[in-house]
Amino acid sequence: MNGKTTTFEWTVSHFDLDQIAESGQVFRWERRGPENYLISAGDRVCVAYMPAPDKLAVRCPENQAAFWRYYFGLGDPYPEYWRTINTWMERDGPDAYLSKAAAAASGMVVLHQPAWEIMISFVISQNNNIPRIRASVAALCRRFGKRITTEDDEVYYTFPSPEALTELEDLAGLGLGYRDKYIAAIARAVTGGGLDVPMVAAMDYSRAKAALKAIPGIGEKVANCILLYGMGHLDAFPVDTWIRRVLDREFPGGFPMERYAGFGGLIQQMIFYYERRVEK
DNA sequence: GTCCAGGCCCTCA
DNA sequence: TGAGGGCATGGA
Repeated sequence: MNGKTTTFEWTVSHFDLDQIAESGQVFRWERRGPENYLISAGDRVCVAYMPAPDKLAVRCPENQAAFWRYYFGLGDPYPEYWRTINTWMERDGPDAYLSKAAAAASGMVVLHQPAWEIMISFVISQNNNIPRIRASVAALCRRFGKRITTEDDEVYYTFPSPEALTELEDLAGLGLGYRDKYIAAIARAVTGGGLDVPMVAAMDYSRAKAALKAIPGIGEKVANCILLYGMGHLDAFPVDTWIRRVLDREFPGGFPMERYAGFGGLIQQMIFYYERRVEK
């Protein structure tokens, strides 16, 4: 049905699975072995690892190769982004904050994830912490997703459809807190036709953000996360508590957004990773 | 017990 | 336009 499971190997640069895994943009990558991830997106799954620093191996049904290449951003112009970043790193010097963040996060990529899954995941993320977000998303998939066993006997659960999340009382016991009513309302908006996610994803940045912020439970920050991670707007720049601290501490005169026009979201992602994961 | 977590919403000025 | 409080839940 999906074709025989095959291992694809692609040459990559500035790509690091571990950095991406710890960057807060994914909540249900599962580490299986030292350098091995079970990665699910929507109702698809693959196993990914890096046999060499410049090689990404992806094991998936053979007709999903294009999906996963897109998911991992392999067609995106990261060499161009890095030319700009390197220019500014040389100009600012090695001690500058962004130089250190970029050096530490040189394998960061902003993935192309399914918009619906990102929308629900980041509604859950509000006023929450990452371990609990992961637990809630996992519980949501386990209870309302479909159980799938791959040809390699890997078991995973698909991300629930909007139809599966419309009943508020079903959502109890998943640790969602007050966010449960937002999720049920959004699911109902989708199934009822009041919210067309692909249509929002096709809008330009400003119109899409306005449409998202009109949805109960989605404010400025979550809207920017959905735009960045799920709708391909690489210039979206979510400001959460971590980024707020960095901006206040390192850029009291304002963040030089114009330097990174078109890929500010990638810079934001590097800062988030560096700030949380690296000893400075 | 208090504080915080990838915030949002409502009220009030 | 901005400040302040409430909100579910659980770990530190």
